[in-house]
Amino acid sequence: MAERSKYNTKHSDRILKYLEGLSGVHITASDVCDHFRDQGETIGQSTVYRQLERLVDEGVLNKYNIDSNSPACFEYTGHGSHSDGEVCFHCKCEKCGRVIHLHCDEIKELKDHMMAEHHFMLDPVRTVYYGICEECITGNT
Amino acid sequence: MAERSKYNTKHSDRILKYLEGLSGVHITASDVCDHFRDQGETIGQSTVYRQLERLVDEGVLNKYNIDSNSPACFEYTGHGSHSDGEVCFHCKCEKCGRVIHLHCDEIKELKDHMMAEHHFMLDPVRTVYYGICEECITGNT
DNA sequence: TTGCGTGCAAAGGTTTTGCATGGCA
DNA sequence: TGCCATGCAAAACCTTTGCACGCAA
Repeated sequence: MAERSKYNTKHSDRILKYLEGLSGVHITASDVCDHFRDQGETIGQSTVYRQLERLVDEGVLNKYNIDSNSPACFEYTGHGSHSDGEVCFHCKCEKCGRVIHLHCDEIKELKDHMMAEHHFMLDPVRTVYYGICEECITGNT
Repeated sequence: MAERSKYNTKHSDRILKYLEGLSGVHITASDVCDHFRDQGETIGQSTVYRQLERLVDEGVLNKYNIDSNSPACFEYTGHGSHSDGEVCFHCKCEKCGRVIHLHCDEIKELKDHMMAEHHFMLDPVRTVYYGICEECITGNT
């Protein structure tokens, strides 16, 4: 997790502010572009991609990939996201494609187990959990 | 999980045979193309993609996405892969990019918990677990 | 004979990159 | 002033799609 970057520009501030206000919501790079374009304040897509990447490196943003064919998702977490407290994670339904946000402490046990037995420091927030959602199990849409 | 498809062609057999011999190894669509091209038996990439998709639907193949920018990975599992027995799953190191194969029964408990508490039928095989691998934690490369 | 499988080429979409310009420190 | 950030356009990349032809049943 890198330090804060060298330069603070107008755009980097704008993007960060925008994302802070979207805590718990996941958006894509093009969502960010669209948002600023709608505001009449166009930001180049390369800039958006570069800023998002930077924020991910800084640990402010969580990045995860739902599908290889859908764009990467970003979510603001702030710097305190890697505590052992309650975390929000993402379940992707393989059937309907829905992405579900869950709060669950149970995951901590898996994390501890992975660390103790497999020496792997699981990052539950970054991980996307695949499976079948309730609606698709019961047959309701 | 769909039934065996209607037609068995030479290519579909070849691809399946090839994948059977790679149990436990993960490969990409272009790996498959390359393999057959090296054998002097070129198979169109569309065919490879379509066959792989079919095998995933049939439950013979497991598909998972490491990164949004790297190609999708496939792994032969056979039809018996969805039992509650020991499963093989994948951990991706966020630092060095390594993908680690793990065998772990502990994951079953998370699966049970997700089902009981969150009504989500977790598919541990499809899921890619993000984190930091042992070598990167200790600083060895 | 019917209709699925195949191959080629082209399109689609996301993300990265090269390069000249602009802005922060 | 020096270096980083930006924007545009183009490239790279993986994957899907359209269409005509071939092949399995």
